[in-house]
Amino acid sequence: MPRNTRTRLDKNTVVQAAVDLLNTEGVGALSLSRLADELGIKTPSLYNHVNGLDGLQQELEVMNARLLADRFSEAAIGKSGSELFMDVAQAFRDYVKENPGLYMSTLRSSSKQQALDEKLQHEEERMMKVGLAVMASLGLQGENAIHGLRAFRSMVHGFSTLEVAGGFGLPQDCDESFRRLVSALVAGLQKN
Amino acid sequence: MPRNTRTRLDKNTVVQAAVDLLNTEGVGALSLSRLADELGIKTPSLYNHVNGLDGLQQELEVMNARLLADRFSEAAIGKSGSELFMDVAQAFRDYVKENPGLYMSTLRSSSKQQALDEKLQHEEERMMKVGLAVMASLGLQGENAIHGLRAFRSMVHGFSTLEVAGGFGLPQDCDESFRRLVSALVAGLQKN
DNA sequence: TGACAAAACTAATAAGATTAGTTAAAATAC
DNA sequence: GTATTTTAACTAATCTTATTAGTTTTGTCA
Repeated sequence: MPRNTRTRLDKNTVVQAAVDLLNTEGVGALSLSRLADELGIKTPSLYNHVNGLDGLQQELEVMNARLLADRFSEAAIGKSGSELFMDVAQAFRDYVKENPGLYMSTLRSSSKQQALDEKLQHEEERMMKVGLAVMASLGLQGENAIHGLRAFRSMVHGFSTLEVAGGFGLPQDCDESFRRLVSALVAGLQKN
Repeated sequence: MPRNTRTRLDKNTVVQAAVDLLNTEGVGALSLSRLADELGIKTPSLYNHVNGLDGLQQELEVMNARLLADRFSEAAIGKSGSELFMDVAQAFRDYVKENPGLYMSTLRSSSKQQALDEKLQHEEERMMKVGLAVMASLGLQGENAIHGLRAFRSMVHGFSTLEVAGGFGLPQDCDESFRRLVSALVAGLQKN
């Protein structure tokens, strides 16, 4: 949908259009030329707003982390114990289901362990705080909290990405699977 | 390393070279031109062996599934109960750590839910069988086994991909984290 | 040896990312 | 209100990669 109003763009509009493209058409659909088309401009004009494809990818990672951290924080308000654990896990899963393309597109960078963007680091710290609060609410502290948090992340990340990638072929209810998984893990962690 | 011996290639050699490239240089390093260079041939010659980039990707998915199914089957021999659970989980994690590029490269296809390749389906069934045996050994059957298997997959997939992507920044021991995660889940699943 | 098939090649096209240099239009200064 | 400056658009050109078509080479085997 090319823009009809000839107002000028800014970075947020560009990044948001990329997010929409990712979420509606999948990770493979994002290219600078496609994005430019979508915005009604020519490809090189995008360089006024983002630093090429790599720069756009970085912006997307920050955006993803921010949105996710927001959900996390909201979901954690006024709860504790296993209810807190379950609701934060659900919030994560809901986020990935609503933003499948964006979330999946942030996974590529396997070996790229360069210095993290400052804004990205900030959002990750926000999530970390919520995560540690969840652990503390289960009685896990220090070393135990670190291991517990890794378990939590693995579980929600693994389930959500498999679900969104169509990895659960059988007809059984995914909501039920997730509930059981979370329950099993929270029980196992508390026993410690 | 361009080939010096001027023997002709076959599909296996081509796919294996792609696997090596993926595992040593990361997902971003794989392109047909790079692969052709690596093999000492020109890019179009690759089309004698694989059906372009998409065809190569499919071959890689099959290869990944086969290697993974092999590991699974081996790890399950002569064990039962929580030992079986733990060892199969470890085998999965070891595989991903040894084949980070290959494993990660098979995750892209989110919305592409076309009919599965026959060979791929076969390998997935092999893994499924091992997985169900693991569940059965914990006393989970039918519906419970399906949910348990999804939990198992989520856990090993999530942990392994996060680990390989450098997602666990803190210095705490990942082996220990994984052992605890698996223990917690097996305990939680058995309680059911 | 000669015919066939397989696998390499060259040449050409198309799509995408990127850079350089230019123009037009807002925003701001005076 | 006009002049200046900044910003965001543009065109033109280059480079890389994937892909197709058509041709040549080379190994196999009857």
